[in-house]
Amino acid sequence: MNSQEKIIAAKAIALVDVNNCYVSCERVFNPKLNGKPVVVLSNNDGCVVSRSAEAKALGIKMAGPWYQIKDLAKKHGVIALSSNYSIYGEMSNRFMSILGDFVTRAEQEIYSIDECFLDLTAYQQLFDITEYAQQMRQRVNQWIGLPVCIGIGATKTQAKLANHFAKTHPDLDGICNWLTMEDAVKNEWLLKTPVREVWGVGRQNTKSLEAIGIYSIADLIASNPMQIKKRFSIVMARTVMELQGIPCLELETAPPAKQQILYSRTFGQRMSDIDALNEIITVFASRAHLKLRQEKAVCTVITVFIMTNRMREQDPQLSKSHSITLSVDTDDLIQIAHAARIALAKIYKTGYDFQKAGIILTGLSAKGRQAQSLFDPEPTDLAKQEALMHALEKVNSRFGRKAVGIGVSAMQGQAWEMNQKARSPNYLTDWNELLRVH
DNA sequence: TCTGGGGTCCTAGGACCC
DNA sequence: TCTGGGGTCCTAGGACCC
Repeated sequence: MNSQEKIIAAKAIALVDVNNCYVSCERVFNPKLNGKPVVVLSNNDGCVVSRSAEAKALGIKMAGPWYQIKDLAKKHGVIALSSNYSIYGEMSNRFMSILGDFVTRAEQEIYSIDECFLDLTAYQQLFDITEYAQQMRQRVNQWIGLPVCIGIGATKTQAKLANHFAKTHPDLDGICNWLTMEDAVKNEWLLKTPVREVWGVGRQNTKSLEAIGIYSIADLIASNPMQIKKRFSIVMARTVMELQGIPCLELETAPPAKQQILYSRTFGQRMSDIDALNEIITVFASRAHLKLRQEKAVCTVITVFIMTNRMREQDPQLSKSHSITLSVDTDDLIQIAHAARIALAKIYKTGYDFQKAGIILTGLSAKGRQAQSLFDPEPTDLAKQEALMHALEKVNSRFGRKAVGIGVSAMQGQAWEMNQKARSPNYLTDWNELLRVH
């Protein structure tokens, strides 16, 4: 084969992602942040979820608890921002749609808020796909101001890896095409890159791999997938094969139906009282129920979990969950909230400071022609309920008693009309009145 | 005291991802 | 004092049945 000939791979998968996504979004709206160390914090300003290059250079770690780094950050003039997910979501939509212009619908998988896979296999015949990727990168930057890097490989895992190299080698100008790189360079990089950089290899697996002498990505590629499967799992075996260039993971171009709906929060303060937890779980149930409706699905299993703060090793620890399986599919709020309370009662114990709780709806299926429950809120009520819940979060994102109490009262106000048995003395029956309160 | 074997379903929990 | 949230997939082990 002549070296001028184009390299046509069996598959060419690209991974495009936004660099430091949340920080980059903030910078689009506030260019003064450019060139400065910036971090974006999670809910409750708990920990760092996005860092600018300047913040990374200061040694600020991803998911680091903010209270521990605050002093260091202040000293170096780090700008800390609370997260604004609706802005990030909107930017994400535009990002995905710009990339969508370069491929067909069946060639794009939206993988997360800031990443997507593109199948460029068919375009290899037509263009130099490295240049094609460069056009994507420039267009995203020109149109919406977000910086991106692109990795190209024979499989999704290879594309992820190439993307990592695109980020860590500035001379590549944001694009790393694994398919056209020289073997000597590839081998050198694989030898000196630790195995933990591989997609699917986390902390625990890194330890276990090192224990059997696998340190670099080159070591992992040289391993036998069947033996890896025995020692680890089918998942890790797939990772090895994908690194070797054998595709095991399909592009998922139509988002699969959700398998579970989860709503959970860490409390601002610790909580040990069953009544308070009951109120919180009821609010969580209604949030999860809203998502269930938006998904146009029904569920059969309601799971509730509560846990203490694992970080406080000096405190007694408890982490429990309980599932209730209903005999019929439901998307009825009252039924779900009721099951959630029963589940909570099963796992609750006195004498513990709980710090986090959640509800998970599983056994999901598409909603068919199901009879409407008498308890179903009308669509308008649903909208009102959503408005109320947003107001609630705004009023007290840390789940203070007062705000949660009102939220629960709202639900009980609805139930009241049906069963004449409100359990809260301060319930309100009028939605408009509720909304006025906030 | 002795105490099978295989299949299935469910629950709990671990590991990973962004 | 203060350590995110929302997902997926896999596995071990118990309950139950024949």
